[in-house]
Amino acid sequence: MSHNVRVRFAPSPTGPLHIGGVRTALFNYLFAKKHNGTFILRIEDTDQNRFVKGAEQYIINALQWCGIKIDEGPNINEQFGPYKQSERKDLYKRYAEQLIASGHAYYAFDTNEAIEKHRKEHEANGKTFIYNWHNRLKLQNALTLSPKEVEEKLNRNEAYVVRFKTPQNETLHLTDLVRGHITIDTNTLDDKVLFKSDGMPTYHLANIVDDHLMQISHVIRGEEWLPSLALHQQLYNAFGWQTPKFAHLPLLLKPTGKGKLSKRDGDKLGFPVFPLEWTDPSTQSISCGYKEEGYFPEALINFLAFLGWNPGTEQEFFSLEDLIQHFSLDNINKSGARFDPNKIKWFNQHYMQKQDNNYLAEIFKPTVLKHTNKDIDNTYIAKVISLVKERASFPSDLWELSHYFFIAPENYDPKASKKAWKTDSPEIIRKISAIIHSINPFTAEALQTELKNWINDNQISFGKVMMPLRLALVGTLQGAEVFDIMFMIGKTETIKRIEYAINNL
RNA sequence: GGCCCGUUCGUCUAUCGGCUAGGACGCAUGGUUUUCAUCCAUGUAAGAGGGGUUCGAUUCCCCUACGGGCUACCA
Repeated sequence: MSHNVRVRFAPSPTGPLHIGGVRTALFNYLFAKKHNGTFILRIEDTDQNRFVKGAEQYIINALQWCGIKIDEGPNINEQFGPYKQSERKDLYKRYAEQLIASGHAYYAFDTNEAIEKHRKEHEANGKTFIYNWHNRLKLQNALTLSPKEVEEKLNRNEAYVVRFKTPQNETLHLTDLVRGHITIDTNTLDDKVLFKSDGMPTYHLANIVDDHLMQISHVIRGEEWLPSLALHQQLYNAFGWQTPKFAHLPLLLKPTGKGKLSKRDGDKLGFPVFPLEWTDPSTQSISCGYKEEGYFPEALINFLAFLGWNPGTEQEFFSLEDLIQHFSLDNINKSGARFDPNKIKWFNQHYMQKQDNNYLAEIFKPTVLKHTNKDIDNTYIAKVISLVKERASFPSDLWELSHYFFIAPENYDPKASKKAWKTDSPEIIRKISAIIHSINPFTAEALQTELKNWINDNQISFGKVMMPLRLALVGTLQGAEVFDIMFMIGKTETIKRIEYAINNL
């Protein structure tokens, strides 16, 4: 198929990258790697007003955390650089002028006020104002002014924009890899601004010029760009450039309610919409991130991959490598996908189980230290984790599930006490304590064998022994295997906890 | 309002004219477990509506409805 696949992820540094953006980046990356191609990061910072400090670095950090490696980008293998549009500023004007020379674009001098006035008038008459063939001859531009007047205005440094001259009465045939054939009537299009009065190109111009210069083969982007495809296609035609292939991805929708997922939904709905935590530089307000909330990048990636794509099989779990292997644009669907926070939690639980216990121990250690004030050995922590992990979805669940491995219970859950602690419990438990005392070597296996034998010999039900024992050790009727707990905390501590329970329950 | 895109269980989705419409999340029930959880099993629940085309439509076409996007000198 296509040789030399080159795709780009081209975010604007107007704030933290949200998960919709991560999904777009992911699909670009998967497609590139699937075809041994190149994944490019290009920063589209042509809007000087919306620039946010730190956003660019955030984007890079976020991609890195997700495992998406940038082949070309700012300071990375810059063979088609620079990769920041603000640093390519001088380039775009030339191309705008080229379009003017070829008759595909024109200078326009209208003030915002003048256009606004026209818009209002149209609205008052129940019509929509479109700056195109219908109205452009009523406005201040190179189509209505004489060449001399235009030249004078330019010489006087009057503010101008360059607009694309949309043709009249044409039908455009567009092709999208996801949606197939699309036709557009050019009469419904407007003469989009290509070059702004501040000397910067708009997205449309910069995007086409850069995609061409950077030899982009496939443009994979969100569906919100579909309406611009007509313009973009015309721009390629006007320049006489080969058009890349386009694929517009279905949008990510809010979990409930209407509309697409937005940056503000996270705080409102109580789940992160950003990969990493973000502190707004102007307000200092903090938005939570998946990383900080205890999600693993594997889970996020796996979950995101299934929003708008599927492997065509019933396999659910995919590593990044698996995804690369199975990814295809053919399996992308057309309709928007509702974001389900529940499902990503399920993915996280799965990947939690796959984490290395020593790695988790490192993450968990500060929590243990905080609660115990003791520097507990990593091997012990890792062992504890191995015993309770299957119950956890997040590393932050670990303390709740394992505290009794580190601290003796001081009081007992009333409900559990009522259920497990009967009048004969102290007597039974005291006998158990004596057996425990005699066990050598002190292993989980030995404990299990000895206690089970005793229970059998004395014709007592398991529950009558194990439940109060658990209560004494844990404080509630929850947790890991009782024998494992005893082994882990050791003989002395086990007996101590039993004594304490007998005296305090 | 105009233009464009879409529409299968509550949610993510499979089906590329033959369907008893499959899987996953969630939820419910049961089993396992000394407890809780895990785990396992079972259940729950769907092709928007109307017209065509066809021997046969979830699948192809049209209309309507609904959803989404765009409609800036923002991307």
